[in-house]
Amino acid sequence: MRENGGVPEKPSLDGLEQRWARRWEDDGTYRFDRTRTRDEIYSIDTPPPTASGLLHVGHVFSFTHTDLIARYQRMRGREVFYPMGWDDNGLPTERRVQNYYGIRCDPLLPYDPTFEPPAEPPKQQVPVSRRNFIELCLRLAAEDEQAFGEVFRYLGLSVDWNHSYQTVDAGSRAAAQRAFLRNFARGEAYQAEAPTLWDVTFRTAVAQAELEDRERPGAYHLLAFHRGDGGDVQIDTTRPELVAACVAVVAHPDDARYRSLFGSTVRTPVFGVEVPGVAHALAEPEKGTGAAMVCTFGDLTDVTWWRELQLETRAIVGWDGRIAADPPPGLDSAAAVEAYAAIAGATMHTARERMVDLLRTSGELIGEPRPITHPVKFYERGEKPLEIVTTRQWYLRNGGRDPDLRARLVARGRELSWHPAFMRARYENWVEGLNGDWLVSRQRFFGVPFPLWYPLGSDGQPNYDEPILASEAALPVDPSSEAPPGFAEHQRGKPGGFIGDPDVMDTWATSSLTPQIAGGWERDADLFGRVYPMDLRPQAHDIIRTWLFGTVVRADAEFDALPWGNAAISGWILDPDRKKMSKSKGNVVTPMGLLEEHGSDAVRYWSASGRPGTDTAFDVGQMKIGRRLAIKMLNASKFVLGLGAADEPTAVFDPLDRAMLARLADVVQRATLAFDGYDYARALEATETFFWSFCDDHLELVKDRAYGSRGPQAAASARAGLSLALSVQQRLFAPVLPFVTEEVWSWWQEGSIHRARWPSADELRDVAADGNPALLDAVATVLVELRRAKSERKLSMRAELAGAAVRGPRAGLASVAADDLRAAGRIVGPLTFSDNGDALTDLTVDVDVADAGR
RNA sequence: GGGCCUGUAGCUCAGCUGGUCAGAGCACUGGUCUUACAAACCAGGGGUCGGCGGUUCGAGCCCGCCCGGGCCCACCA
Repeated sequence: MRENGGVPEKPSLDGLEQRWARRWEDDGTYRFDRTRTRDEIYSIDTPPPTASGLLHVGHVFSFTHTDLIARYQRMRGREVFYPMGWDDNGLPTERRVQNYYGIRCDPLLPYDPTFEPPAEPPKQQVPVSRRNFIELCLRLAAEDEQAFGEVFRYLGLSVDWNHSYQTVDAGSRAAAQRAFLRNFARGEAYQAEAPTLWDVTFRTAVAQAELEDRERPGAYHLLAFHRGDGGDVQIDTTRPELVAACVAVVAHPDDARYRSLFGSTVRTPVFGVEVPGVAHALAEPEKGTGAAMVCTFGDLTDVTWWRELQLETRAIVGWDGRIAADPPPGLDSAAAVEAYAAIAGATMHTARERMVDLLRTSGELIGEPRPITHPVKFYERGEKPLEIVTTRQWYLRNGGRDPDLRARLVARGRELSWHPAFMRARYENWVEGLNGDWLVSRQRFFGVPFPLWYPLGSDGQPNYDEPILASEAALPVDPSSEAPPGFAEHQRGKPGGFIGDPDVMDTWATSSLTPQIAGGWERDADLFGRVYPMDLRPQAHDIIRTWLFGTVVRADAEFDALPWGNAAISGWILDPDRKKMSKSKGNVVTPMGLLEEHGSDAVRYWSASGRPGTDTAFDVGQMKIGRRLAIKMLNASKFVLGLGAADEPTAVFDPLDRAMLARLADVVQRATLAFDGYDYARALEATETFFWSFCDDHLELVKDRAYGSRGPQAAASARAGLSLALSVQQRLFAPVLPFVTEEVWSWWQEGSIHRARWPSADELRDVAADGNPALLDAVATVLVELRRAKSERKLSMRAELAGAAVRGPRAGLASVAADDLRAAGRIVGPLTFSDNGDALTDLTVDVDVADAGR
C-alpha cells in the first residue's frame, strides 16, 4: 500500500468511462486466460443482440445484469469466459438492408462485383443478386456491430472482445451446418411436404415459435350450402374468399341439427362443388351455426380436419398470397370456372370483396356481413396474416410429435437452475404445448444454407429422398454456388446433374448453437473442453420458447446433456405507464445518450436495482440516485484516504470500530449469498444501506478521534477500521459501479479492483473480534437524538450542547462510545448513561440544550 | 379458457422459511455553509400493506374467493 498521493484535489466522475475502458482494453483486464481448468472457469453464453439497427435501453438493462454476475465471479477468483456475439443472420438484417440501401434480393440475377448501392435509397427498390445482397447485409451488420460494441464498452461490460462471433461468420455457419448434418444422420432432421404456415410478404415458411396473435377486424358471412333434398345448410365464415377451396362441411358428431348431414353431400355456393358432410369432435356447436366449411387451408384446424378425415386438396392460395391463376380440381362447371376467374390472381382482400359480390348476386349470402374483431395469426415480424401453403420443408424433432422426447426435454428443464425459479414454468408450458416439430427451413437469402444438394434424374426432376450431403471437412458450404462432391458446377440444373437446396435455416437454428459456436466446438477442442457446458445462459423471458428451448434441444441431441447449468432470466423495461417499453420509445432515449447524461455507473445502478426476472420501470430517478452514490464513493474515499490509509488490522481495538466491522462482515455475507443466488439487486441493497450509514453516522462519529483528538492509539484504531471498511466497500460495489470503484481503488491500491479478491466475511470477523453490531444501532440512535435536538431548535449541527442523558436498555452499550458521541454531538457538559433495564422501554435521550452555545 | 408473475406511503420499490414488519430512496415540509461531499448534510409529516372471508396465540407474509395490472399459451367457422 502506498501513500494517498493518488487522491485528486477535486474528484469527479467526468471522463471515467473513456479513461478506464481504454485502460482495461490496454491491460487486458478481462482477457480470458485459457490455461485455466474447467473448475476454475465461469463461462457465459452471452445473448447475441440482433444487429439490425439500434440498441435500446432494454439491452443496457439486461446486459448489465450479466456483467454484474461476470464481475462478481471474476472477483471470487473464477476465470470468466465472457464472449460477445452478434445475431446478424436472418430476416431483421435483410429487412433493414432493404430499407437502408433501397434494394431487394432477386436470386435469379447474376452477381455484379462492381455494384454499389445508391447514395439515397430510391423509391423503387433496386433488384440485386443474392451474393450482392448478402455482401450488403454483411457490410451493414459490421457497421451496426461496431456501434453496438462502442456502447457496450462505454457501459463497462467486462467482455473479452477477442472472443467475438457473428451468427453469419464462417465458424457459425460451419457449426450450424455440422449440427444439422449430425441431426440428419441421427434421424432428428427430416423433410416433409406439408401444409405450412406461410408469410406472404416475406414469402417464407415460419415456425410455431414465431407466431403471434393480433386482433383484427373481420366479419361473419352467413352462407347457404345446398343439400340434395333442396334444403340449405347455413354456415358462418370469416373467410368467404376461400369458398373455392372448400372440401367439406363439418359439424360435431353429437350435434343433432346436422345428423342427417353426415354421410351426405352438399354443394358449395357460387361454385356448386359437391363436398361431403363430415363429423369431427373439433367442430364446436356453439360457434357460428355449428357447421363449418373446411378449406385447404384457412387455418390450422382445417389442416387437422383435412389430415384426419382424409379430405381432398383444393388449394387456391399461392406463395405470393394471391389466389392461384387456375381453378383447383373439382371446379369443373363452366359457371364455376367463370366465377373463379373473377377472383383468380387477386389478393386476399380483393378476393374477399369480389367473392362477397358473387355471393350476394347469387343470393347465397344471407343477410349482410356482421363485423367482428377476432385474433388472427401473424408471423411476429410480419405485416399480413399468415396463410397456409403446402410446401416441402425441413424439420427438426423437438418433441412436438414424440411424447418420449418431450418428456426428456421437460426433464432437462428441471436439471437446469432457473433464476428466478418460477421461469421454469414457462419452459414447461411451452414444451408441453408443442403441436409439431421445429420447422427450420426458410425461403430466404441471408442465412445459413442447408449443406446439401439434390440429384436430378434424367427427366430433370430432383430426388429429394436422397440428398447429397456436404462433408464436415468442407464446411461451411454454399450449395447455391458450390458443386457437391462428385459433381462439377456445369452440371447444376442439368438432367443427371444436381441442384442445391435453395433454403436457409431459421435464425434460431443457428443461435440455438451459441454455446457451441462461442466455445469452439469442433474448431478448438482445447477451448471447448474448458468452457463447455457453460455455467450461465442469461436472457429475457420472451425467448424461452425459442432461444433457450432450441439450445436445449440441440445440446440434448448432440451431447445428451444440458448446454449450461444456470439460466438467468431478466425482465423487461416498462414505460412509466406500466406498458412494455416499445422499440420506438426505447429508441427515443438512446442508450449512449443515457450513459452520457447520467454516467454509466448510474445507469448500471438503475439496472442493478431491477430484480432478476422482474419487469422494471424506466426510471431516471434511480439513475440520479446512482450518480449520487458514485459521487459519494468519490468523496468518502477521498476523506478516508485523506486521514491516512492504514493497513493495520491489529490496531483496531475500539469497540465502535469493531462493531462497525462486525456489521460490515454481516453485509459481506449477505451480499455474497445474494450474488451466489444471482440476486445482484439484494446484494446491492445490503451494500448500499450500510454504505450510507457508514458515511452519515460512523464517519461522523470517529472523525474527531481519527484526527487524533484522543491520542495516536485511538486514532490508529479509527483509521485502520476506516481503511479496511473502505477497501471492503469499494470491492462490494465494484460489480455495480465498475468505473468509480476502479477510480478510487487506483488512488491507493495496485492493480485493477476487478481482479481484486471479493471480500471475505470471515476475515473481517477476525479483525472485528468481539465487535457487537448492536452497538452501532445504539450509538446511531443516540446520535439521531442529539441531531434532532438541534434540528428542532433550528440550530447548526456545530452548535454545542450543554449535556445529555441517555436512558434505556442499550444505554450501557452506547456508553462505550461516549467520547465519540460527545465529539460528534459537540457536547461540552455532562453525558450520562443509565441502563433502566426495562425491555419495554426503548432507548431515550434527554438533551440539555439550555446552555448551548452557538 | 389454462399457466405464471404482480397489486405495500404521491412515485420507484425492500420486507428472506408468519412474531419490533409497517420500512428505504425519491418527492414534499422545515432547518444547517458542519474543515470528504450544498449535484451536500440534518430533522419531519405521510400507508386500516387491492377487497372479503379463513387458518393461527399472532398474517403484507399461509389458504379460499373476488377485483385490478402484466406476460405466455389455447381458441380463432
